[in-house]
Amino acid sequence: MPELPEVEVVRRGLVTHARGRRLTGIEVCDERIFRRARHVCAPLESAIGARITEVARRGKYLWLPLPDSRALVMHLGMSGQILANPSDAVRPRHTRVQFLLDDGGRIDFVDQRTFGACWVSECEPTVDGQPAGEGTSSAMIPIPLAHIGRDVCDPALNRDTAARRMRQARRPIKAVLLDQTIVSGIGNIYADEALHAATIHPLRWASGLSCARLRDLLLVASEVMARALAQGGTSFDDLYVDIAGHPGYFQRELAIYGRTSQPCLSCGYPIERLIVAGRGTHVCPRCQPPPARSRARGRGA
DNA sequence: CGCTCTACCTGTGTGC
DNA sequence: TGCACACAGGTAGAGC
Repeated sequence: MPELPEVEVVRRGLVTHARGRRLTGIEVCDERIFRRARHVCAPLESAIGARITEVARRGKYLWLPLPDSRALVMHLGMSGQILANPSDAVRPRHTRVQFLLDDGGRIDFVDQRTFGACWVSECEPTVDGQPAGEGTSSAMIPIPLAHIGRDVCDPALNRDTAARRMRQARRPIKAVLLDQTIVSGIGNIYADEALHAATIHPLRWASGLSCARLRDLLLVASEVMARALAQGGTSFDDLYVDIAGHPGYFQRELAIYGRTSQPCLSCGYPIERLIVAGRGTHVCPRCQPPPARSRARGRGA
């Protein structure tokens, strides 16, 4: 569920609620929180005693820098929430980890579908020497996140380079947008929104698009993200809420995602639903002309 | 090597 | 009302 805008809303919530606080306790309520952990260098409890100095984000990953070039890494998966609660509040259903703060507050990592993760890793320098992501001036990034590309809103993202890399992929453009290793932060909702705004059909081969078109797509995607962030993100249900439990409002402004059979806001043509890269995909076939032969397309190019 | 597909979970909505 | 099934915001790994 959470894509870049939703994760950024959570990050900002953590900054206002937890920055400057010291972690006084960590209780693991469900070991499955570690199932997707990678490059673990120490138990989660080793973060007890650390002061939260910043909350960093790259794409959909969050991390808290720890002493000795380590970091507490978090990913919300499909259904993860980070909620601020008083330490004596009832434990929410599906709570996986609880962090106690020195001001009497508590941070609950809640995750219905258990695709989320939380663990401690070591950090390494970024390849380009630039700050690792939003919310940090450090050029150190957790090792398991080093393969994640800079996100669409990162000022250090080079759109020319990214567009060239995207163009090398012999895959549908939507599959490339969902691939977090080239450019990160885009998930299923905003991929559909960005492609519609850029009038590109999701099944078009990335290699068949010009670099200029791809650069424009990345720019459009960052603009959609910025608008969603201003609305607090997209909430279809209570699975996505901010750290205080409030939903976002961008679902009211979605132009295409979830609007199957409804008229396109640009041309009125009914929006169609198809499967691309294994994901439900929404498209206006009039605004986003399909590729000449969307099906049989082998190694031609 | 590069790409597609599935598994990993719990919950909800829909159609019979 | 109950049951079976499809589907849901993500990712890594298996398999081709």
